Amino acid sequence: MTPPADPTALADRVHSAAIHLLRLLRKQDAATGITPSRLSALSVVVFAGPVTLGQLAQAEQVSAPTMTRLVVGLEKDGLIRRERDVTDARVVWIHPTAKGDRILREGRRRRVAELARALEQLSPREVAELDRGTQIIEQITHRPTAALLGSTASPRAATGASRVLAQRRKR
Amino acid sequence: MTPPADPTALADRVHSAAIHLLRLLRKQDAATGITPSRLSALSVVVFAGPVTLGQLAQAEQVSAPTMTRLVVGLEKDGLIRRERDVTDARVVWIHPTAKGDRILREGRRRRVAELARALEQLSPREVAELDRGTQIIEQITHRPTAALLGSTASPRAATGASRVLAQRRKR
DNA sequence: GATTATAGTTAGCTTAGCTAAGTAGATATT
DNA sequence: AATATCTACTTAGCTAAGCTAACTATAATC
Repeated sequence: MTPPADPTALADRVHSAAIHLLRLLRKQDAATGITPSRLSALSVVVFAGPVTLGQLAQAEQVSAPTMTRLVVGLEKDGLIRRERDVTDARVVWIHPTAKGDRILREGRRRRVAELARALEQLSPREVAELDRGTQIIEQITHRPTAALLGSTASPRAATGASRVLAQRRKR
Repeated sequence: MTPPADPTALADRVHSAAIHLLRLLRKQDAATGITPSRLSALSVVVFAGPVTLGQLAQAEQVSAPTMTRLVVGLEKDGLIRRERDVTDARVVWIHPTAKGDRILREGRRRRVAELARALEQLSPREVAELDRGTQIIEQITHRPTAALLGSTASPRAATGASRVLAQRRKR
């Protein structure tokens, strides 16, 4: 009973499902009291930090000036701190503070708990199937193929969050 | 080899996979020349329209004044048109124009094609597994349970896009 | 017919996005 | 080692997108 391999139809459904899922979970974020853009940047800092401001801008797919302002806001709220690089004084490293770490994780927990509550309705078999489907998406997003990066790898379109952070800064 | 049913761990991975997937696909949207907020609103109008302005605001989880402005912009670009309801002159119905429909679908196609290219690398078995996982997410987002809506159904947090549109306007 | 409720808009504010231009530090070239 | 170039970030100034409060017009209720 294998369905015919129609990548486009399936891609469409995967895409749509992802959109609807995140739209649903996003409502939890209001409870953090942090704006969506800042929250998203903070999430990278907490889970992948410390990162430089430039790396963070790339990961979030925004310009450097935009990231400067988000970081200024996060710093003012005591959620991150900035630190000059010792060997290269142009570089600014962004670290989460204890408060930033706590608030981000609480928010993340609320989102995930919302989804987890729905997953509790699933049978063990469905859980296993969803797990498998998730693995496949993880493969695609964490190891981007040439196709995903675009065969004509244009400079400005070639960076996804995980990929940018994967190429750590050379010292 | 069924993994233990740990809804939170799985929810975390599903959540993260959805974020990374959409972050990847979102880069295609620049080619539409439409801003992200307008594009997202237009997508609802094209796939679920015609809708009233209020329904659209709820579906997009923004305030009515914000939606008024998005709609003004979309109208100025000839992507949607506004039409007063015949029986209730307070109500404005939002329709896609031919141009809006075309541009939205082209953009959607670019996103989906990007993902489809990655899916082509999968084995038929993996395709079937991903299909199954997607079905499970579709279940969750399209038929929200009491858990997902929040047992303390607060007025302002109780609406997801598909849900809002599901309750069609009474005439 | 007066009041209340609803749908949308207008006004005025903050935040988030951009490009262009500036500053300071690192690197390369004589 | 002086100069030029490149790099990382910030500042300035603009538009778009978000909000609440207040307004307009229409419907519904009493």
